[in-house]
Amino acid sequence: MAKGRPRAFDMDDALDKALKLFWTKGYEGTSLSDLTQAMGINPPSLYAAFGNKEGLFRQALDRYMGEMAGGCSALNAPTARGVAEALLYGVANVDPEMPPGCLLVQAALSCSDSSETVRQELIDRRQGAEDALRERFERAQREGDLPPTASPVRLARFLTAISQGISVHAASGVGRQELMEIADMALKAWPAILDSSPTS
Amino acid sequence: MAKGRPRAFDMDDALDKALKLFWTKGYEGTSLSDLTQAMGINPPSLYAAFGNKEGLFRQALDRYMGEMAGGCSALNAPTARGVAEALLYGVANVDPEMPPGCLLVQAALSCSDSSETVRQELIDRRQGAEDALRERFERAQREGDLPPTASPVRLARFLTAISQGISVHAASGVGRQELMEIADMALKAWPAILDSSPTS
DNA sequence: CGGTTTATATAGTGGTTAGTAAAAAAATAA
DNA sequence: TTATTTTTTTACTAACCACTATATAAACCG
Repeated sequence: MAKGRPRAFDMDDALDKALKLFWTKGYEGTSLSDLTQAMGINPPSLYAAFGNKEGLFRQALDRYMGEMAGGCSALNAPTARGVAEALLYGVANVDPEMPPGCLLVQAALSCSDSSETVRQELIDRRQGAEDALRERFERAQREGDLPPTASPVRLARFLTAISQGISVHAASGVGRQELMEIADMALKAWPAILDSSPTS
Repeated sequence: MAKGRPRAFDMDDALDKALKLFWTKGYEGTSLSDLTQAMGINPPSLYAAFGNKEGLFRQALDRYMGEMAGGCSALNAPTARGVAEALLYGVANVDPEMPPGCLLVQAALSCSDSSETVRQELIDRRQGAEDALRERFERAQREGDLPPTASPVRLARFLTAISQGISVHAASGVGRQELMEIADMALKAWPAILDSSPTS
């Protein structure tokens, strides 16, 4: 065992509590007293373990991306269509134990100047997710799964936008079935959006 | 003229300044010093004229809805398809003089407990806009403009979700052309989503 | 045991938040 | 002019924000 007094709390458990708070109240909407109370620790313990509020948030972000990727990585679906289904249904099928919507959207769409770095980090992570989707569609196109007329970058952007719209609706209290119907409609449109020619 | 010392600032001008701030930084991200500085007035003048921060925000919301309705009321388009086009292109075609995205989405997706009433107000206004869209589609269906297979409530929800996704992208700095392409894809899917039968 | 190291709890720090008390200023009314 | 009404400016409040200095407690090593 490492020397020194052992930590009296589990970091992953505490991180989960922080994650849930940031997810529901947003980065700026979550105060340190909210955090310390939910995590069951005092401020000095939080700062010793996670650096500061922004550091804690970034680690909560990492945990979110990791656990989401483990649970429902849409990118591993065998077909492009399957990827789209898994993505949209994944967002629409909210876990009642978890806050609704996507953390990357909920945490900070707008914020004060002092949190600009956090807002930019979220923009980058959203773009990163969209890029991963685009690369998956590019692969599908190379493999003949998507027709040459399809535009991977536009498909990825469109699906990301839909998932964000579902996320906003989810955070507004819209029920799972209604969210699913949004996903259904987008998927019903799937064949039509595989042709990226100017108009149809 | 009314008796008493006349107000030294124009309320609509000041409201426009406040609106822009709330639009870019969000409700909680905008501080009173931000507001008084941008509006060019002192705190007591602000409180005398608008009540308090939440009152100011609500009046900024009213002004936003009013000016938006005047400039680009998508509901007045002659056809359901035209309504969808006007709505999506209206959100995608960001005014470089104005903050990107939709105020109803930007101002407060998540917030601290002390601003829950504001968050709920925004949820209600978003739902109100969706309801107005649904009613417009119901009318279109009665008039034969939309087929009996179409679901006005689902169409309205789907289009609202898309516009919110465009709004999130716009607030992330995505350019107008890319936003337009999202709208284009949704409109390309228009014929496909007019049939609300289970699967296709 | 003593010495070292790390985490803890207590109690605070300076700065910012939304909101205000009080008095002076600028208009009308008589 | 004087009285009245309303706005403006200045200075301020209490509460909360993220964060920390200090001392103590709990583990290890030798």
